[in-house]
Amino acid sequence: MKWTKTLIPTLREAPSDAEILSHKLLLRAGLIRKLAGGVYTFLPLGLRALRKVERIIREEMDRAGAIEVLMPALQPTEIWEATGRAETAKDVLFKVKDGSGRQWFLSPTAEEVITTMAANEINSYRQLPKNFYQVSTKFRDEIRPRFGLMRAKEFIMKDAYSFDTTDENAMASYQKMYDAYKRIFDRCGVQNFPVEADTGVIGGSHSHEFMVPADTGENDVVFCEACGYAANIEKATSGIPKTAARDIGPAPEKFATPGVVTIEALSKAPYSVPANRQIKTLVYIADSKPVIILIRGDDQLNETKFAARTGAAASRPATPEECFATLGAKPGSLGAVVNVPAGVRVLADERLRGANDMTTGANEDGFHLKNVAIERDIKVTDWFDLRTVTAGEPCAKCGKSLKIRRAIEVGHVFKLGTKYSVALNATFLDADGARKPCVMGCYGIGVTRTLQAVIEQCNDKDGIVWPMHVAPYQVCITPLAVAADHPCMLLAEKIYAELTARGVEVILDDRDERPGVKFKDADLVGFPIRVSIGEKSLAKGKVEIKPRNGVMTVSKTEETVERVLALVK
RNA sequence: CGGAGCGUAGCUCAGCCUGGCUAGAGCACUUGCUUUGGGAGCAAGACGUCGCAGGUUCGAAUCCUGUCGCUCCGACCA
Repeated sequence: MKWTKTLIPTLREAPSDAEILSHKLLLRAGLIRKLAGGVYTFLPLGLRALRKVERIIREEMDRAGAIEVLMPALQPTEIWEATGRAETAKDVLFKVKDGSGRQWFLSPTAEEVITTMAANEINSYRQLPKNFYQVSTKFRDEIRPRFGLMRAKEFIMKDAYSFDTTDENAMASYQKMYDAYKRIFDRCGVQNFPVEADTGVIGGSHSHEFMVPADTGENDVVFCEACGYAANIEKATSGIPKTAARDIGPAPEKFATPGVVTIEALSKAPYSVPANRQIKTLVYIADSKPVIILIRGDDQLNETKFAARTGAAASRPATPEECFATLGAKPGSLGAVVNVPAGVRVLADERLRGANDMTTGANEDGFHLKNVAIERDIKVTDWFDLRTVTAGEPCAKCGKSLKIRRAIEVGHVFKLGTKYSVALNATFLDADGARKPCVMGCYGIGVTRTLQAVIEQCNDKDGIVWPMHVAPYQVCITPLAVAADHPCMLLAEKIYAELTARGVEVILDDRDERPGVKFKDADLVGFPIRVSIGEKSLAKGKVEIKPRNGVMTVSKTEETVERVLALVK
């Protein structure tokens, strides 16, 4: 490709609405342009890089035995109502009406569609296992699109859905995808690692997210360098010790704490109750019903864990009024020792099990109770792990110190079970003639997000540093004189033709620009290899070969093609 | 949805507070000359309904009201 024949609108300055580096580089290097918030056009170079990522994904999905299909983005609402997700996913669903007033959804994902297809077309265990995938545009009514392609209203996703006869076989399908994902992200040239992930309201037993480490990521990942444990903070646990038991008196004692409504205030004089000897009492509304949560004063509730354990479709903190209605006191004086209404669940964090000599709210504004032994004085409905892990806690597996870092979620593998196959009647006849629901898994990769994650990780002060396998072009030839009959241009054309004939993707910068402009643009766009042809070195029969991330070397003109080929491999 | 901020040339921004003449700069763009190994110089030129609508005023980019869009923080994120 000749530079002047395509469109590469590089920018010296980034538009002011770009915040993070990868977003600025996407714009500055002329890869994408914004049409509206969270909606982007891929320009020629951006599209080429995107296609490279897609190609890697297709090759690895095919290799793993998945088969490609293409499902509609426009989906009837009925199938979403059948699975209940018309309600539970309503906040992210794009809704459109056609001319006759019929409602449709724009696909944010395709479990309902693929399961409907499977229900119609799969009848026998002989047809299983199957894994269908597609690469397609998805829509999500993001409350707040962010960071360019990272969180967009419209984006490209690879989604795959496996159908198996048994749980065990479904695990094998899951493992295949897990392995394929590792290869995909490795081939894309980014550091990446799988972490255990929350399975959410959807249920299911297994879930891993594939993460690209980056400070601008939207996920916190807990990991142990010693044993390799890694989990999303929404799921992570640690080996932190339970609260030590002490010798205490026979019953809780009420004491006045006027105006004290925070853990911190109670930890100071004259009360001086350390946070780790306090029970924090929270009220949440889960599916319209109040639930009381007990957690140690120095811990933070993990709302994802809470939602997962209660199985609630929707939960939120109670308002002060709702707290008062439930327990008779305002937040800051809440406790679960007295006045807990019958039928209200009390969930306590495991770290409090066996704890005594604790202080908690008295359910009376301005008073607290001390001398509380949780198992003696509080009727706990269920014990769960509900706290959020913090950095430095001991790893539950090996005891070494846990670390936390930010990461971008680029892929997610998920064992679904039979929720969708049961709801949409995707069943098969087993060898023994019994009708059974397919056991499903689903597997997503944010394709456009992965592209941006590559840029977020692969760059320097001059611009993008493309990994070879996702670069829009592998080689940029930069003649410093571009008149059609000039020796520099003649040689550039010759090398261009030879490399192209050998299957290398080459762009020839035939712009009549000053050298500095061409070098700056080549660095900004980030082609892995630049071949510069200038008059001075050409007089000595030499050209320059400069890897984007390495040092420049000079090459005899006749050796250039072979040397570039060696670098491209 | 709550809080904050911003909409002026393709991009980055000044001007607004304290209303007034023809609305500015840098970069990018066009033409010419010079220059030619890391974002050139000179000269000439083109590009704006100052987001939109209404109001106040002799007069509005500037003040007021509304509205739309964008960004950030928070909430949200199967």
